[in-house]
Amino acid sequence: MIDVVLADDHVLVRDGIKALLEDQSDIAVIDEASNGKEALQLISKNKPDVLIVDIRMPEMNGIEVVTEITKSNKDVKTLVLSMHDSEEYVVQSIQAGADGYLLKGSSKEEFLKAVHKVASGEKYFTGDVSTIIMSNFVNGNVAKTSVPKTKIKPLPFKLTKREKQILDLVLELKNNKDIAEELQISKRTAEVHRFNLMKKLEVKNLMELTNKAKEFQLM
Amino acid sequence: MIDVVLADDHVLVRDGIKALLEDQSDIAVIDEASNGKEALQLISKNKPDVLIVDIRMPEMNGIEVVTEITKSNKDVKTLVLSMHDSEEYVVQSIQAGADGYLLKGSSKEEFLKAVHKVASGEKYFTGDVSTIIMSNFVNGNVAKTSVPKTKIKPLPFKLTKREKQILDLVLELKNNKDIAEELQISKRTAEVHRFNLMKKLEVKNLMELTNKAKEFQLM
DNA sequence: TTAAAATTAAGTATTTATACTTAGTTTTGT
DNA sequence: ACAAAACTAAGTATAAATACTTAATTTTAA
Repeated sequence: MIDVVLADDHVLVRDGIKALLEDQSDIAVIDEASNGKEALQLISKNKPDVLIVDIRMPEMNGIEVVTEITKSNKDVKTLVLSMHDSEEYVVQSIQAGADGYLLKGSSKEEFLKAVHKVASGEKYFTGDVSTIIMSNFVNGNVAKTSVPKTKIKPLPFKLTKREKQILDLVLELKNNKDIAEELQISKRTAEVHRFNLMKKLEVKNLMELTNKAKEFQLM
Repeated sequence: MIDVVLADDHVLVRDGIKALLEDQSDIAVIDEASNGKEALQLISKNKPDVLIVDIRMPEMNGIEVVTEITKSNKDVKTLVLSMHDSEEYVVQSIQAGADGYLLKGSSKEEFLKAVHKVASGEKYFTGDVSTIIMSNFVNGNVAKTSVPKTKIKPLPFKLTKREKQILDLVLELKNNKDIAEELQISKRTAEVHRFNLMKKLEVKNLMELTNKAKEFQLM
């Protein structure tokens, strides 16, 4: 099942896309945002597989959303929709780290194909985008500025539920006392979980922990 | 003392500028980069007051370097040198957030004046640049495309150079021992700086520190 | 249903951080 | 040249993290 979050400021557009997607048995639209900031909040909250995002949005536009996702290495694929049938944002989207780019004029088939492709880790760019990319590439723009998304390797360790919870809090730079309070357990227990965590991830301090967590996209 | 880092891919140019600058008792060239990426690394490492940067450079050009510095709000003034006697990059430099812009044909006097101006927080743009800026402004180009430097609210605290260095390392989650080693000072000194930092920023743990640092764009 | 896995938490020793203060030395700005 | 600011680093006491081990419960999966 591919969990999708939609971000578009037009309810009608969202409803249309939702209808289209939910005809597919393997895709579920689990939440919707009407602006960029909300989109970021929702992906943190819902951990969807794919974010479908319009470029023109209040608060924060789609390119900025994708940039933020790429920068903070969030574990979600991004499919950018350009609602005004032009390719002016293709390069920007690629540079921002988008996994896919579609124009408004795309067919239903192309749209579904794009969702499946990005969900499975592949890229999908509409129409004759390769031409645009190549022309930019030879000019050196893409090669210089694109931020390629790192591939997720299978984890060489498995964390328990509690450990994941504690990892989250540790990565928020909380100390064991606060973690213990928050989870209503003894400080000693929090310590143990933290210790086991560090051991499983083979790190010996916070810096290494955060690096490892980023490497395996646990944050 | 004004600490300067030079970034230019021509050793000869660097040597010339260095000679010129080091005649001044209040200016020290503390490091040199031969491309844009290196320049960024060096300013992180050395925390100079001023970066003098050529536009044409391999890896990353001068405009991109300045853009990156502006975006990440690094505490360094930027003086852009255009080595081909034209003013075509003035607007781009301003948009990128440069503090100064000089042409190759500038006199020694003008050059030194520019360095001092930007070091003291003022702007310096060569020749009749105001004309260029104005003509662009009325055409709407600057207004439309400029990346305005986000207004930094005046900090309710002031950090010394050393404290900024230590802040950077603390934000990298390094411990005092490692910081001390990296900066070649005693662990106790690192502790003091860290302590003073936390007090100035009115925070009591790492989590609050990072939040505050984000709030005031120190990271 | 029962063994394995997970969660809980205490004990102990060592290292590191926190919260200061004091104070000598160096750098700076005027 | 001289005071102010910055940098350095020591001392002291307390709190927290690290690095384990042991072991009692509770949950979960075959």
